[in-house]
Amino acid sequence: MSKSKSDVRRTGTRRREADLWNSEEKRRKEREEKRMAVLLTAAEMFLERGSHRVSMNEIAHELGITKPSLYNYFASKDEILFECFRQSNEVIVSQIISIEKSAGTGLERLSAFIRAYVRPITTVYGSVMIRLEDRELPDEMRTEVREYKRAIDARIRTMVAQGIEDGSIEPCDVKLATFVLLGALNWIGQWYDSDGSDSIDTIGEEFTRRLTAGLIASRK
Amino acid sequence: MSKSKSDVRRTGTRRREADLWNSEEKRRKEREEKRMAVLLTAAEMFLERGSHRVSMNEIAHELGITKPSLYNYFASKDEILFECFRQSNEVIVSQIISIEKSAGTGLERLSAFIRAYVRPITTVYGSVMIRLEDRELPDEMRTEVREYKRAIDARIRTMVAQGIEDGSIEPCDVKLATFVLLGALNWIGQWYDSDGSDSIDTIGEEFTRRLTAGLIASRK
DNA sequence: TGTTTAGGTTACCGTATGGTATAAGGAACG
DNA sequence: CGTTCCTTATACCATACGGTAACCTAAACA
Repeated sequence: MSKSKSDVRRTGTRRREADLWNSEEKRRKEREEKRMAVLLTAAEMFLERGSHRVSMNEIAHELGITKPSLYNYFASKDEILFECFRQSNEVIVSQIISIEKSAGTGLERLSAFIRAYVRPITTVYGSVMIRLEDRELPDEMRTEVREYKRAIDARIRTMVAQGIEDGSIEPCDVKLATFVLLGALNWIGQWYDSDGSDSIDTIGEEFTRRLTAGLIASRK
Repeated sequence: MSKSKSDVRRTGTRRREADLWNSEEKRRKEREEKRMAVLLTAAEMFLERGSHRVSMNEIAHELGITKPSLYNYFASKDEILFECFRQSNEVIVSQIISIEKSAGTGLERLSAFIRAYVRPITTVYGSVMIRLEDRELPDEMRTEVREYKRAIDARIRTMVAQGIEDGSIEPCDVKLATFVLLGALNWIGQWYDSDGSDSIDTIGEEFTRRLTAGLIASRK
């Protein structure tokens, strides 16, 4: 709607084209910034208290606005939550992709993954996928989120399988081995906040050691 | 209240003492059975949909009664949920205790624990502690549940520490090693339902292998 | 200056929920 | 048969929440 309108104006008053466009661009940008501020605030509150315990009023209050204003940026609370999951997926998947592109044996890449995965998990958006319940979402959105999770799982399984193929990882049940990995890693999200004595990197190192030890192929 | 009343009766009509007591005993027992039926039904529904998504009306309906009847057995929804956690704690702790009492090195007992822990996790009550959110509970109850969790964690840490002491487990960060263990195990609760191709025992074996491999002390 | 428009506010609605007041039903006892 | 509990159901309440309708403001444009 706003797009067609701007098109009409641009052709109507060509002289003002640049200003108009700048103005619109600026508006669009500000709007997007506000939208992201809403999203980040909501994500933090959702993580802290669980999404259904956070009301739209409270999100708005935290941002210094009122509830109906939120509906300028998101159509519903569900949409906010879903967007949190999408951001989370993006963070995690991009992390995985960067590992996938790296060289090395399957085991090496898996180690790199474990070491790196610790970081997004302790991030606001990164932890959403792990700590928030997709059950809060309406069916369609929930299905999509579960698809994100399934895809992540598949990527890790592939990594393990490739390690077995290239001989760096001991033959084992790929599915269960992946569950062990992702379980231990994802569980970090359950305790990390409440415990400050270990640095993220320390955790990454220790987890890498513990979780890969059982996978190293024994050279006969 | 009902206790003092029964006392009065017993002294008042001594002849009827046995019958009265039998009658009261029977009542008490039936009441307890019903209470437990409520609890089990609620637990199953909570696990399936998340506790806050299950209304008292729905629990009652599932049991073929009406909402106010529930309040004969539990003072509040919170109390039902809390009781679920208590049952869960009992199941898990009793499992741990039986392992603690067994002989063997620390590593052997830890292996036994992993193998055994898989089972309660896939049980209704056993999975409550892992899958339901204690955030749903009012502060006091929540504090107690968190204490349960802390105690379980401490027991496993002790097991690991003893293994290091007796030389069966490689020296490592006890806290983080325990997190790896419990993380991988607890995560089972997140995927077990939706996947039926592996038997519980298969999972137990594979997890034991994967999770202990990194802990075996290298004999120098 | 008048007009449009996005983004904000106030006030409100419908609904669902946990929980309760009250009374009816029914078994156990005298 | 009357009385006393215990259990259950009907009807209800207060509250909180997601969402909306209607209006207002201020800036951008002509």
